[in-house]
Amino acid sequence: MKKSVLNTIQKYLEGDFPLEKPKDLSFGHYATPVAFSLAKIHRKSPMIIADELAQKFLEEDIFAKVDALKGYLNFKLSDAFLDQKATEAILNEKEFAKGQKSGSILLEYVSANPTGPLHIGHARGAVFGDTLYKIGKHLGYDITAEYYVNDAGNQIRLLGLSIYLAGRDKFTNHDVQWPDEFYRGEYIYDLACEAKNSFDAQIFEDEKNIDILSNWGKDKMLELIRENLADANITFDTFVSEKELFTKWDETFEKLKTQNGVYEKEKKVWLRSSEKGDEKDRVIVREDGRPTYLAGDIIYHNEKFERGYDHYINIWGADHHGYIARVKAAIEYLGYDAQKLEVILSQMVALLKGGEPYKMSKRAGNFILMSDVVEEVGAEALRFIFLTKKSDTHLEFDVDMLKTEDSSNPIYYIQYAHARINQIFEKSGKDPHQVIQTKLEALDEDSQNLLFSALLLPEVLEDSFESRQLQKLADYLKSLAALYHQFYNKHKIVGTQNEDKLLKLSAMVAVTLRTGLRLMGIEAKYKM
RNA sequence: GUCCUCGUAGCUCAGCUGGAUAGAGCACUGGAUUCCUAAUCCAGAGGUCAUGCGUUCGAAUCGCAUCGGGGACACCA
Repeated sequence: MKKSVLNTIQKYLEGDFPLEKPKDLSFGHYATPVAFSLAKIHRKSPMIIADELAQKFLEEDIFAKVDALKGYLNFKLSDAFLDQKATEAILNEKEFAKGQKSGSILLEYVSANPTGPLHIGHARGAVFGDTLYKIGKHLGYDITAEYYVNDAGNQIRLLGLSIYLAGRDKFTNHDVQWPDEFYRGEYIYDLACEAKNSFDAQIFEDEKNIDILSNWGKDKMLELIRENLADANITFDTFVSEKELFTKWDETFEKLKTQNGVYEKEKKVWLRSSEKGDEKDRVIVREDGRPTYLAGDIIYHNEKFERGYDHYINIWGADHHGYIARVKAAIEYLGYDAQKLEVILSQMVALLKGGEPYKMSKRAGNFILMSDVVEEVGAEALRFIFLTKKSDTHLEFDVDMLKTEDSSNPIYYIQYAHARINQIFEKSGKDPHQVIQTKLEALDEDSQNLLFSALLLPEVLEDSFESRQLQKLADYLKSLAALYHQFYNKHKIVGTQNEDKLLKLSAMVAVTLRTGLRLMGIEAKYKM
């Protein structure tokens, strides 16, 4: 819709100009303050310039009215134009708000270590990534959703050790000496029980079995993680194993060497990252020959870039903030354009219950499980609340609030608007396709505003995706629902002279709500 | 200490590529149902947009400084 307006205006106006939505719809559907900037160039009053410009647009069909006010140029779309858009949307709902974007994107998110169940912080990144994925696809991008499995390194060994010790504690007579670092939490004991069933209590008798338990435990955890994600309606296209990637280490290392990206000092191998914007150089191979975590990420990103996507997005926890510079440095040494990598940080989540704060810590075993919250409030409510806030700001919410079934829970508010529309159709005994021929013309102001708002979804989706600010979609759906509730209370629909028109209008609103919710991973309700 | 980020209504937060009278939800006060679901709506009250300076026709929005909250600064992953 915005595109049509832009194209039309460009017939008369050269160059760039801002096209915005006026705060008050009674001014018009779109507006531009272009006269202010032209005033400088032409040394004329903005009011006069705006007046002159307004005259030029009178002949255009898509505008009902174009007028100049206080230097602003306000455009009002015609009923015929809006009706045509609505008819298309209702007839072909699946295509509504689809875009023609091109380009491939590799989207990596969650990538939590397979050493424990997902906690609430992971859930936020997961929901954000999954929704970005859904919206991006709808807009036409070719996106792949990928999970990087950190199945190499100390933490997997630590997982095996923790299971081993827990089993030893529970199923043998040995006294257990707990080391400084190990994974706590009941799930470790659950795993030990399972291990006892799968193998035998004998497995806890010999330290040599820790490796077996590590590998076995990692697979179990990955399985659990996939379940946690699936329960929140999240799936991935690909899982990439860090361990398997390490077979490509020599090859990657050679590449870094040819680009003069590494050097040896104090018997360690360093990445020359300080010359590419990082604070200092970083160790990638320790004195004892073991590669660091960064080494794994270098191989991974090399492999990613070899696959040749147009753009790469990583969603990381905010604690990885300092990590961005070194990965980008490595990418440049590998001979790729680090600009193609975009990192979105997902901030901490503070969870409250009845006003009391929860603390979480992955190591301490005192963290909040994603699965517990999903079970308590439902996947949809959780998804929605995460999507109402920017990903890079702290989010605080009370689970009790998500359990209420009234207007303090925004998802019910939107669902109720959708269910209402469906009920109206039932009451009328008609379905949307029976009213599709009715022309939406001579509408009153309320109807016109509602129609226009419902047709804004395409540009909202694009804006949300491109700015990576998905809360814009959530906010939009909330305000569209509010607009419909207002409308409903003010205007009777069934049995009136305008019944068919208002039904068609309602159908349009429903299409928008349904599409928007679906892209957020939420199923619209037809009855509540 | 260095870097990042945030500071907007009592609370949780939108708005920030400069633009028309700064918004929403919750909470609070009052009202609406013989009529499509009151899970809704209407009205009211609530603000030195942290502070100061600067940039300009115009600043919540951009820049600098200060104060305050949070985070990152591993040969851990």
